[in-house]
Amino acid sequence: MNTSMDELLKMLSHHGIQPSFQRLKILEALLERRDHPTVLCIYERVSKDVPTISKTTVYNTLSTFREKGIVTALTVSADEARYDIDTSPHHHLVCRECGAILDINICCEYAVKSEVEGHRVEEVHGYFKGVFKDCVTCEQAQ
Amino acid sequence: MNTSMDELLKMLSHHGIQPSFQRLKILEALLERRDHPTVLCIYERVSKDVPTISKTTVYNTLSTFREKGIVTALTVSADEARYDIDTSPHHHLVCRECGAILDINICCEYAVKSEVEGHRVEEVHGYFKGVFKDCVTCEQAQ
DNA sequence: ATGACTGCAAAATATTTGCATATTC
DNA sequence: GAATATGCAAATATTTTGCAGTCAT
Repeated sequence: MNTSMDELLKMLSHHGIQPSFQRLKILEALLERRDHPTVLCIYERVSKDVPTISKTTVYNTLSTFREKGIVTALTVSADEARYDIDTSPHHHLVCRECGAILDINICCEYAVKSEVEGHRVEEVHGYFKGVFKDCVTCEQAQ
Repeated sequence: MNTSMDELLKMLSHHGIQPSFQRLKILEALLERRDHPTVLCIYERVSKDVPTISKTTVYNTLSTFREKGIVTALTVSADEARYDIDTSPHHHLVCRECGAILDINICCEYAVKSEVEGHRVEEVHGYFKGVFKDCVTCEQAQ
């Protein structure tokens, strides 16, 4: 999928993100690689076009992108973050053998532990993030 | 909850885990602290009874425990692993303010993004682990 | 005696931070 | 010109690894 610079600029401004050449290229890489790339993966992809880019900038940019809601960070692996340009609600299937991550559009019913869309499912992980109704820290902050 | 050494021994052997004083104490700590403790948390708890214990042993033991299925590792945070002695299928709610982790016994329906058992839910994360039906790496291994 | 467990120190890895420079509005 | 973004180097923190000593069967 080829997205024009114009469209990329619009996407950034639509999310209230100040543009820069690096940010455009990182966004472009995310749109091209929709297989939930790692920071290193994005860094290497963008390096081809912007040889001077630093990992720090990739980290900073992805952090900004996440805050502004243009990407989602996956927590499927303990050792490296993965990013998804598709922010619509969906889940993922991580292959134990090859490590690839597939989008899965089913609910995480507990009983599922067997087969999903033909794939063998061995583990079901799920968590929510929010604020406890009786969170003391939260009450202190108010 | 006080679990006798005898019961702890039985739990280990039931899961095919060779016993040791350190392993018994780590298992005991996991049974006492059911709030999904971190490695450091377990290390500090066990250190009170076994001052000579090393973090390496805690890491090794938790890794063994996980392989043998006596604990589950949570991936709710990118920077540190958390362990759960409750291996029954359930999900978790992480509080954005205080960082505590609560057990949640509901399904991860996508629409849920609002309120669960009175708590405010802002994010829904879920992933499965298994083997792709057409995984090349997997076929090679066979 | 053999094999497995322990624990210290060092290494590996991902991510963050400080700060000087460069870029954008 | 002020604010923000970039990128290098150093720092941080978690986890892993190598290896020698210890424990258990």
